[in-house]
Amino acid sequence: MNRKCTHCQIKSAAAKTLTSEELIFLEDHCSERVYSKGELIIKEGNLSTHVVFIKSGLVKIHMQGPRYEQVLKVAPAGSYLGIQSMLSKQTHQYSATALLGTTICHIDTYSFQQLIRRNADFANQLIVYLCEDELNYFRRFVSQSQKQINGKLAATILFFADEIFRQDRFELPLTRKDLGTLLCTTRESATRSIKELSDLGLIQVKKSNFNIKNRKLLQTISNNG
DNA sequence: GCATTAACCACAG
DNA sequence: CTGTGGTTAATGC
Repeated sequence: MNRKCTHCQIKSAAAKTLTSEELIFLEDHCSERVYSKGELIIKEGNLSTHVVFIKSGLVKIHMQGPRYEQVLKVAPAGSYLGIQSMLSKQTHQYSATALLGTTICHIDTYSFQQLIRRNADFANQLIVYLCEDELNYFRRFVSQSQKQINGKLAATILFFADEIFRQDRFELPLTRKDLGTLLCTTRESATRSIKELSDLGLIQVKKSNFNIKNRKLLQTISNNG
């Protein structure tokens, strides 16, 4: 078995609470694998046997709806996936696909639960993580419900620039269709909105290359919907 | 009525 | 897959 967890540079806040003994235990029940762009990491409906930790890369989380496949969010390195289906349901409730080359740690569900039972700080940090995650969904829900398309797009562009790439210039790893469903709209409206924000001089876009030109106004549009 | 917003559809590249 | 234009439906002056 690998001895990587102990020296892992991107431990989650939860994993940082583990003792060296527990880290060795984790290492023995965890396997790392690299996924290439476009590769399915979790498939909705499959039996949930492992919890997933994104060590590096970028992942989209998506779920089948009554009409089409909906992108729920984009998760960066440091995110856990599949915790929701660990305790209650036994099958995954959503899918996850690598948007870039992505390194994933699969942690055996039973072992993960053992760590939760054994280390209260670990459990506590996981709860903190899940709470923040849920609050983000609440914020996104309100935002998606009340903003117009340009506001949603502006918010999403800022999200990628600030939270994901930490640069005003980036390549969006989503198709227009995916972007559309992420914005809770259609691909046509997403395309139109990109054009409108471009025409206003707020962003510069060619193909999937986005460049923020007027962050201040973009922020205003994002805030006001 | 008239304007705005966004979905739906079809066709081109 | 993407961009565009026409059409349509809902909503608000």
